[in-house]
Amino acid sequence: MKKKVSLKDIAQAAGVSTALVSYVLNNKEKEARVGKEIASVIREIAKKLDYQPNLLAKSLKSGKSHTIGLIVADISNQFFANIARTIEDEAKKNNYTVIFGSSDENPEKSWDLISVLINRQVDGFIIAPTENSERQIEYLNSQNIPFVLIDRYFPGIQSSYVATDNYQASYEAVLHLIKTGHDKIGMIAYKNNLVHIKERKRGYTQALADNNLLSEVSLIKEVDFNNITEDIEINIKELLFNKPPVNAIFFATNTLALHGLKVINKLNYKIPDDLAVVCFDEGDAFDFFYSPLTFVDQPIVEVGKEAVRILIDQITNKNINPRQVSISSRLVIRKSSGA
Amino acid sequence: MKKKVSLKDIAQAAGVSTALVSYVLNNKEKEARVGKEIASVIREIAKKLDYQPNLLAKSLKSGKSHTIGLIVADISNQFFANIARTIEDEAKKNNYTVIFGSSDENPEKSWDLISVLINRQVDGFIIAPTENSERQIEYLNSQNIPFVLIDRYFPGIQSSYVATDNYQASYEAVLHLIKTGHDKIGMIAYKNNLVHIKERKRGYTQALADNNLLSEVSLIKEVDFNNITEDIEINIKELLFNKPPVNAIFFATNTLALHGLKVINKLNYKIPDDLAVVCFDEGDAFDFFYSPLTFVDQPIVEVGKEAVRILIDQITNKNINPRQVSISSRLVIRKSSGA
DNA sequence: CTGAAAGCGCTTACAG
DNA sequence: CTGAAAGCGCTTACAG
Repeated sequence: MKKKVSLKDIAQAAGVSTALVSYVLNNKEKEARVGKEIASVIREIAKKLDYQPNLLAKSLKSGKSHTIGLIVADISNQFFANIARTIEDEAKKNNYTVIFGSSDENPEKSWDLISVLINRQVDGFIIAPTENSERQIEYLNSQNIPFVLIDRYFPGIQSSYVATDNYQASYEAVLHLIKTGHDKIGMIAYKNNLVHIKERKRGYTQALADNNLLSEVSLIKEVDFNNITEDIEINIKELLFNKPPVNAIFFATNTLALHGLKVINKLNYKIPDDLAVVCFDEGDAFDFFYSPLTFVDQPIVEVGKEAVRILIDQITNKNINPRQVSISSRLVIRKSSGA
Repeated sequence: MKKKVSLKDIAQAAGVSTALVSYVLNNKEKEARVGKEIASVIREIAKKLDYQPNLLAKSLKSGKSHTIGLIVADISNQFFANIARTIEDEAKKNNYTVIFGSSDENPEKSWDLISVLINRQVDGFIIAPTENSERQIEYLNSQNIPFVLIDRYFPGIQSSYVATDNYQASYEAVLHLIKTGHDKIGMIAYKNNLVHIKERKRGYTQALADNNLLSEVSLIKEVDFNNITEDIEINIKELLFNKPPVNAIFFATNTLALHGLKVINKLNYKIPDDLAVVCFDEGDAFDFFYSPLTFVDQPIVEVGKEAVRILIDQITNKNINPRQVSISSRLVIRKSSGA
């Protein structure tokens, strides 16, 4: 790589000190009361030499890297890819750059990523925390490293977060299924304790309870994140083949719905006649399904934007208190719920 | 943020110089012949103080940031999100971190991103170049900044790239349509001059020519990237309503297919009976379409991995000559082509 | 075997 | 109005 031109090169060419050059190029001539003529000479030389400041050096001096670390479960997942994009855009508006990493819902990977990014001096984090990563979050707190959680958070830990109201969204979705005439409603969720999943289960359960539809056996099936394909087949079969079988299934995430629909197709159940379906989050796939899915539309763009705003506020110390934001989702009703 | 512990802090606590600490923590005691006892003391103190090296300072000194800049059209696009993921994984294996940005196929944005990332001292770039960004690529060349292009490249410009054989893939796809009995085949592509699109058009044209199916009017329709929804509707209608109408459409990308299928649905054409369809790249959506799409399966994982490997070779100077890699795609035949 | 010193590219308080 | 100097956190050639 070619040797880059530095302040020193400009200073030499102009016959002044690097200090002068620094003042001029950062538009601080006034406080330093630099002469107009020399300032314009410096600027010209900088331009001619195609000077590019070394942001690493700047960061080292200032202690601010203007970089945000983004940790999601999987950047190739549509949901997180969309969030990443809004975070990128919002960060850029504020002159921040984003470094990302995928944790695969694995706390060790997540910890690895946090370490690496701390060493790279990110100014703060936006994290969709994995299960069992409480200590990592507490570590960030203890180090006073700014961060905001998205999608999930830990109720027991003081922190900023931006999430959607999963309880409300889930309640509404299930209520919709009830209103469209379904009385045996199963739910496919993940086998984990993350708050967003728990809240979705709670919304489901409460909606059933409020309508006297709770059965003696739980109809919530839990799938292992690391074994989705097999687990989901087993669980859906149980829901469909038990007596009495369910006539509707509520999927807790779009990935689950995607896998679940394949099983349902394989079993030749027709949606919504044999079985009604509702799920969380949109997906291109759901638009093209023969029976377009009714889904909970989470406000991804707002989540991303709000997370960046809060984080930058915290980084710049405008607001040191943790802030919690909960945004409502909207139920988009289509054919799959038999409306 | 808490004050971080530095080499100096450890040096003070151990009563030695920072130089010693640096040698020990970087496992270079041998060349510096550091005493075993003092080395272990230093290590212990570092551990107790939870020392985290400042990679910014390291980079400034070494001139290597161990960071890769990734520029794609849109990180929220499934195709690029998948590539980003494989690049992330491969980079991490080599102890590199990736900073990303979306150009939105806009050369100004792309130039912006390149500047910012250069200022942040990335060691190299992986870029899916936009139309009219030739000068940017030449600039990187002139500065000897390592980079490798993916998905597209500029035939006139010397550079490393990893792409798929778009001509072959396209030829095969269209040949398949011909073999399944279609004789009026339209193509929906983008209105641009990027090589991957041109090659796809060339493959299409050649396949028709080899089978004496070229019509006097071009059946290649070009859609403006910034106005997909409207443009595609107009163009598909032209293909379908002209005399004689087409009986098959080949979509040059998955985004085009996604939009196109919506139009076809709206017009109530049944696939594959009224119209056969083949497209580039997979998509969850295509699996769930009532008539699953026949598509060109590009080897995204290999493209990502290979790009990282070549880039790192170039960064570490193992291989200075540009390398061009072309990988074959595979046609996945399903129902939409009427096989 | 160990340390003082220079330097990576910047900024900024200080002195003139 | 301008410059010398210190320092951000690190590495490494050099001197002892």
